[in-house]
Amino acid sequence: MATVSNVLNDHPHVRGRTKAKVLEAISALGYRASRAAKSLPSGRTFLLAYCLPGANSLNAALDVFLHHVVATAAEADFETLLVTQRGDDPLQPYAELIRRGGADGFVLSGIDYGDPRVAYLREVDTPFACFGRVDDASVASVDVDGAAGIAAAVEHLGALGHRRLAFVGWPEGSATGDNRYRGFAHRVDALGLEAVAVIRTIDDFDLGRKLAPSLIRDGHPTAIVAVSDTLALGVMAGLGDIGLEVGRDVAVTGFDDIPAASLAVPGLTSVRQPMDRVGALLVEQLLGQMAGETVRSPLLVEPDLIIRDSTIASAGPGRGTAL
Amino acid sequence: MATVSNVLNDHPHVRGRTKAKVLEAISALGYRASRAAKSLPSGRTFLLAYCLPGANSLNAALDVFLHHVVATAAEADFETLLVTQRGDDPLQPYAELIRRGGADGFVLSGIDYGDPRVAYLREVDTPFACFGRVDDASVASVDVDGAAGIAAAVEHLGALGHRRLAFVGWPEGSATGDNRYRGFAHRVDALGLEAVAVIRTIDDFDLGRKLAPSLIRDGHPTAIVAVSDTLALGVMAGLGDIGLEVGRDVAVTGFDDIPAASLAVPGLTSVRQPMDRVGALLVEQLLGQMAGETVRSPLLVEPDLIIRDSTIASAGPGRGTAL
DNA sequence: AACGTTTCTTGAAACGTTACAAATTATGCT
DNA sequence: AGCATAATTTGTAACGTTTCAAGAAACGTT
Repeated sequence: MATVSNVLNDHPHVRGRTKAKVLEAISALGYRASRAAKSLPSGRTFLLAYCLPGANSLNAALDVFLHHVVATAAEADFETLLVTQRGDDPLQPYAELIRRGGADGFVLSGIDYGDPRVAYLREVDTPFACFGRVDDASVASVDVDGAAGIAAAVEHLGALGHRRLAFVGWPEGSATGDNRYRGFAHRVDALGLEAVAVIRTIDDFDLGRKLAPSLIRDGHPTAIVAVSDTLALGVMAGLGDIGLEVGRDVAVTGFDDIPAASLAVPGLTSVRQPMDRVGALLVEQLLGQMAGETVRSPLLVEPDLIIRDSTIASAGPGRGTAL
Repeated sequence: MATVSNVLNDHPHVRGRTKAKVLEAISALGYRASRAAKSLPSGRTFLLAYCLPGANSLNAALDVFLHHVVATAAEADFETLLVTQRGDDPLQPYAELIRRGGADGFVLSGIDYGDPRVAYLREVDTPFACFGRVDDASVASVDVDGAAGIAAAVEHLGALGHRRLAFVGWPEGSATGDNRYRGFAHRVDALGLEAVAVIRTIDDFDLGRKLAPSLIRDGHPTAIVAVSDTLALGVMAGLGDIGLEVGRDVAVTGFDDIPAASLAVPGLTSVRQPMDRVGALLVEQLLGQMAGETVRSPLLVEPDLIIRDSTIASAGPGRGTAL
């Protein structure tokens, strides 16, 4: 009994011959260690938990994200528990699970400045890893380099000859939105381009649509960089409303590469977050931390610019008539 | 110790005074029963498992679906385990989990005719509930009444005055696709409308786009009913390509109400599956079955027709010039 | 008040694993 | 070969719950 345990846990002091015999018996019997029995004495559950976010831009890629979280955890023989928030205390699912030792670690997403979950989990000393930047290098976190993604879009537009750019962003104060805006501002400066208009609004298609005409009127941009696909698609619709053809008269870029980006006409050039890598890296960081390794974070992953017709239908600014 | 157990499990033969004292102590100490310890003697895990599907039309609504699965399970004090398929044996995740008693029941989605998982889980006598119809009333299943959803779309088009309808479907042989087609054919008949063209193709935007012009050319429909939003959006793009204005010249309907449907211009009229109810009902069925109740299935839930400008921009057929 | 009966409470075993100590077997040296 | 020592194996307790049997308290009857 103890020997089987030793074999399975790679303890030293097991003779090769014995180990082979045990492994043979194990495969002959199809034996698998019971998780519950393992948990009981150790207090560990071999479970990672993820709390489903509410409405959230991650949702479009939730399947890919979760798939990689689960698969990466499975490689280390951890399983993934899914929980949701009941009521409106964002800490409730975590507190609940911790109180009865329901999970060994947490994967968090949708992290923003001063997220209460971070403070809480640090306080109760439970391992966790965050999707989203945390201003503390001792907290395991993975983030997509949104600034670099937007910068790549600006670079792409600059290479096409655009000089007058506009930005449609979220209200100041969100970590993700601010980061993306910085990518825009810095790269526009670095390339000697002109930011002719900046609008900030909540992430809503109809608002993007409504605001697009004024953006054109006020700054006469030849290209519009949006902080999200939802807003970008709204902007595209708004441009259509005033008779401009996206991709010919005005270029538009988005962020997230949601399915709708490729289903729009013209296709929306967008920045795709590698959710597969994010999910995998988060779990790797979390498991590393649980194994006592010191984390190096935030870990930044580079997004990919997916180029479609909203920027290259006729590859260049100033072809339109309405400008 | 035993008394606490009796109190928590509502056993008879516990005096009210004792019960009160125990409950008081429990809340004073913040005591929660350990899942592992509960599992060990009973062999039950109090865990339901869901295996993430690969690419799948459910993915757009995965967050809502999962949220309700998890929340409904939580109400009965069950937690939800997420697993994925490793390798290409669709039975692997289930067999793996069953072998070491890793879950008490399974929630399945993406069920099609003769799904091997159904046969397998019945054989090993493990409780499960399917999203998708199974031709066996003893198998717990919940399905969206796709036929009724498409019929509602046809009804809506008929009420708008459309008489010549076309259908863009999936290849014959999928339970979901066939069911939706039947809804179209039957309701067109019942209303005395004319099905002037039926095309079957895989679920791909570009194919829908490419096929739309021939659909118009061959049958001169005034309205096109598509089996999915992806195809519907492709059809809309294809109609735009030949200068037709969707909502004015031709009406189009889709199915699933993916986010892109409301982000398109014009907005796509679509049939929304109530994934919240489906998730909750699945878990209710599963837990009921585990508690020994006999299941009444398949349980059909009615989808909702979400009406947008792709059918009502100018409310009626034949206004266009190109027909 | 004593007894029998019913109602309630408690003690002990079991679940399958791991850690640790104890027991056994193998090895090296004389 | 015999012994000391090292290497390997095995026995046992513990984890926190539930179940079942056994024990104790409350109740009703005489």
